[in-house]
Amino acid sequence: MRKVPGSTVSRLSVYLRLLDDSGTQGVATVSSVELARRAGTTAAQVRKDLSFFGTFGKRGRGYSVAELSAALRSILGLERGWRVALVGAGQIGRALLGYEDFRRRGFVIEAVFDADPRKVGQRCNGLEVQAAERLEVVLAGGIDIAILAVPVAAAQQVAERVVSTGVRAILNFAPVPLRLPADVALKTVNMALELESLSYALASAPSARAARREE
Amino acid sequence: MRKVPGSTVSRLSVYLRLLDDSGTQGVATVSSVELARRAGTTAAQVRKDLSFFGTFGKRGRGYSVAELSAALRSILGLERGWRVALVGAGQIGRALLGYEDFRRRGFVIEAVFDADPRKVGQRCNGLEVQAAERLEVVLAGGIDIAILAVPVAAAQQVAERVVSTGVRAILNFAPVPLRLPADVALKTVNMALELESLSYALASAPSARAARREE
DNA sequence: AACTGTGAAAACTTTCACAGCC
DNA sequence: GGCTGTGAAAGTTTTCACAGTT
Repeated sequence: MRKVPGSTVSRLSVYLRLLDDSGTQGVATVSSVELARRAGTTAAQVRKDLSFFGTFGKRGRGYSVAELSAALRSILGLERGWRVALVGAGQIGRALLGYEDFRRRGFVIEAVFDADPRKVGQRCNGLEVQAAERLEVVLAGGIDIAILAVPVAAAQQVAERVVSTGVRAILNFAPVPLRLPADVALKTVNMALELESLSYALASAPSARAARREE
Repeated sequence: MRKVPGSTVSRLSVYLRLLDDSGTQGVATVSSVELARRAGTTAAQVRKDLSFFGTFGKRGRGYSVAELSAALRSILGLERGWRVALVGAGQIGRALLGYEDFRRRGFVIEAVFDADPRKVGQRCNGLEVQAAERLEVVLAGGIDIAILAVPVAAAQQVAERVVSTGVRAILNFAPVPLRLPADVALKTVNMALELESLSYALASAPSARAARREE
């Protein structure tokens, strides 16, 4: 298989969510034009994205919602449940624990850790917060994905401890670039960075409102 | 000025954060090699990114930390504070309210809205949750950026109401593509999508652990 | 007629490599 | 000698446009 762009993989997730919506509405087929319109991309992009993985449509008819949905689930590895651990039970960590979207997609958070002794033993969404010292032993027990919601100062070190247990996928919420071996899949969600991109957009292409305020 | 890639703008945010770290440590200058090492990119990339906006370094010496930091702040529009409103006071919304990283960078959340009457009137981080009906009047009072932390089903409609008030920048946490006029800056943070990218990585390049479990 | 799948072209982004300055 | 700034080259992603299928 050709190398698949990361942007293609992200769009497959979007397509899948859209299909699940319309799937519940009983629509049988969907065209690349319709999918593109809803996903905010182009029909050619939809077809090219899918073409990396095979042929899923019927010429002249479009895609079966049920079949394409199943195919995307398989491609994305969502047919099985992944075992997830959350490191850091601060405000963001606790919000993630209650995030229904994760569970709905088969990502089950099985363990929570925090370095603060006052948090250890507390219950969050049915899980008891465990001491950070127990990270290694619990993760080695078969966790697939670790979510890091720890302070910047701790992130690199915690990530290395996580990787040492054999975990090969990390979702990082600390706003710092992590340096990890190439065989570890890493995604960083940097919310302050996204706000700064918006700031750049406002500052460099001032809207009528911004211009008014500058006066 | 040439068109600047979005990825360049994102990296500028990363550089700025790194400079602020080393700035506090009293380092006077930094080279593109050093900055790249810490940002997880290449020296050529750092220099090219900066070259879109001018020349900031001294040949043979590198970049003054203080000067480059100030320049990046100016480029990103971070010299002024932006007025931010949060729509949605659910778990994610409340976590964002307490997120110190936003305030530290000059993004001050001034108003919070929720559609649930039971939440209206509650205090979160010193702000009283306002009824969703007040969205238009408050946002028109000079809010620059809206953060959307509302359910998927409401996101598009809320976004349109926000845009109608003149706001031209939205940070969206609802996992759905929003369709908005081209002059509105939009960033979507889709956490479930990031997890699914990790799932894809695990499923398509199985680690020793995953392979073991498959047996 | 409607719509997919896909090579080829275009657009965009990153990397290279080196002239030029401190 | 060390390091920046930048055109040119390489690599990647998107768009085009059309042959082919139902």
